Amino acid sequence: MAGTAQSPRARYREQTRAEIKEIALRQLAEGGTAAVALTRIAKEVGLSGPALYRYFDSRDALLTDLIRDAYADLAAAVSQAADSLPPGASPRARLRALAGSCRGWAIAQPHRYLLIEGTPVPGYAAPPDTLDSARAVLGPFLPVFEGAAPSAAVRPVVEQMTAWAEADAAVAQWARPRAAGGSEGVALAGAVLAWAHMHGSIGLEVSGQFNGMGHDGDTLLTAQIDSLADAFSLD
Amino acid sequence: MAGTAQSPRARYREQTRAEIKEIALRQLAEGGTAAVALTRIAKEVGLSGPALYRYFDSRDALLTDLIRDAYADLAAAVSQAADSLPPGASPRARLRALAGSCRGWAIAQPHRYLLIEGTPVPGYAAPPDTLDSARAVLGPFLPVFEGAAPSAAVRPVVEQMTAWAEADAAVAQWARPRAAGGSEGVALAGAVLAWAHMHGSIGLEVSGQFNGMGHDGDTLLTAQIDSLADAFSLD
DNA sequence: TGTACATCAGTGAACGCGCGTTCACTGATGTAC
DNA sequence: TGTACATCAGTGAACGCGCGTTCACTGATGTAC
Repeated sequence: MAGTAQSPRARYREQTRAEIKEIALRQLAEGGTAAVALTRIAKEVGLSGPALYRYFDSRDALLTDLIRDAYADLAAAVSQAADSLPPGASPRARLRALAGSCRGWAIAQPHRYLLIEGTPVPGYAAPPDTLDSARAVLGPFLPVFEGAAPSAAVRPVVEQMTAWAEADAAVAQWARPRAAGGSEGVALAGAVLAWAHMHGSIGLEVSGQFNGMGHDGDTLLTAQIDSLADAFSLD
Repeated sequence: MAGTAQSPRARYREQTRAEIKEIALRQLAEGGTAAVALTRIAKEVGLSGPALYRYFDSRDALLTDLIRDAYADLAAAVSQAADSLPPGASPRARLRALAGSCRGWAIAQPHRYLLIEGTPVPGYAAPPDTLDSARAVLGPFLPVFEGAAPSAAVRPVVEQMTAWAEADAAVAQWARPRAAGGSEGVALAGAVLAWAHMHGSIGLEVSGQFNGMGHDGDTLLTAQIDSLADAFSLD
């Protein structure tokens, strides 16, 4: 408890910060990034406009926080899905579960998904640790591809990823221990392809592209993921 | 020529409209949808602000025009790719060419791609003919899947599409003649999956998600498309 | 060819809006002795 | 426990901005006879 001990002031401060973010998220959900306005947030919290600057340096700082949170939250969802898999689950089932957790998270809160994956906010520079966050999401996918046998179709991606891991030591260090006993090139390729698949079908679903086109996102994503499993000869 | 004959006034009018759109597109490229501002456009064309209202009813009307143009342009690119295929091209090669033309178009002008496929503009209602436009893009994909044999992984999508075509007469009427001699359910499933694949890898590429992750979009997209061809047992 | 009228392009002034952000200041809460 | 000081939360006024859009009006271009 000692470490968590907080003065009442600090405690209250965290509460207010959280409340600000919460309202910002609601605005985001209702009108997109452009609708996130400090002035209106302040009014809702019951503060004057300038008071917000005690909690966030600027509007961009607030957005950055939201983005960081969203990444962390998505990564947590995926990790949790990985952890709660039954011990003997087949690679295919694991892949489905991981992808499904991504989709579930995105569908439940499309605005946050779009904040991460949608059109980049013009004039906004993403914080540099975004790459780390993306990795955190991708990490649990790597071990799934242990012992995979990539088809001719995906082999070029595998080669590219292998080359990348050879060129970038940090990546290799991150990927190797996760590619349990397998080639990290294969694992990386599988993960990136999975990511692309998810981005594809989730993106279409979230942005309502195929509304009324009679498909549902789950079927589509599952088909893509199963095909991916096929392409890597996973059980 | 008679039909095209225009009074100088009408001619000039079209010119100005085109110039306005051109500048709007530049603003779009530079700062996203939010940066498209009538006031600044007017300044660049050399007109006063209110004068723009002679050419577009409102800012939304202008955006609608840009969206319509983008759809038409993309559809034209895909159609042209379909038309310029060598006669004996294999389904796989045709699929690659069609997907490649989509990607080429998107990479060359990401802002227009994002206008169509990116985060929906908040508060902006897409014109109802958008669905038709999406179909125009998808159309050329249908005949590629003639005689395809869908794998178990993608069969659920095929079933769903079949059911959809049975339920929606307009769709059936659109799809059937294009699914040359095959089941329109299979063709629709193939096209939708192709679309999802493209959206996935192009989206990642365009929004710079995997910058510095050592893959290039072409390899990724080709791998996805080839896998799709595998899943449908295309030659 | 000339005249009378209708249409259209364009203007400047103005309205009202909400935004992010800065500043000098007040009052409450915490801290050191 | 009490006092003196430092820190922090919050305020109201103000700045400057650019935006979409409306309005009443002028002058040029087209059209009908």
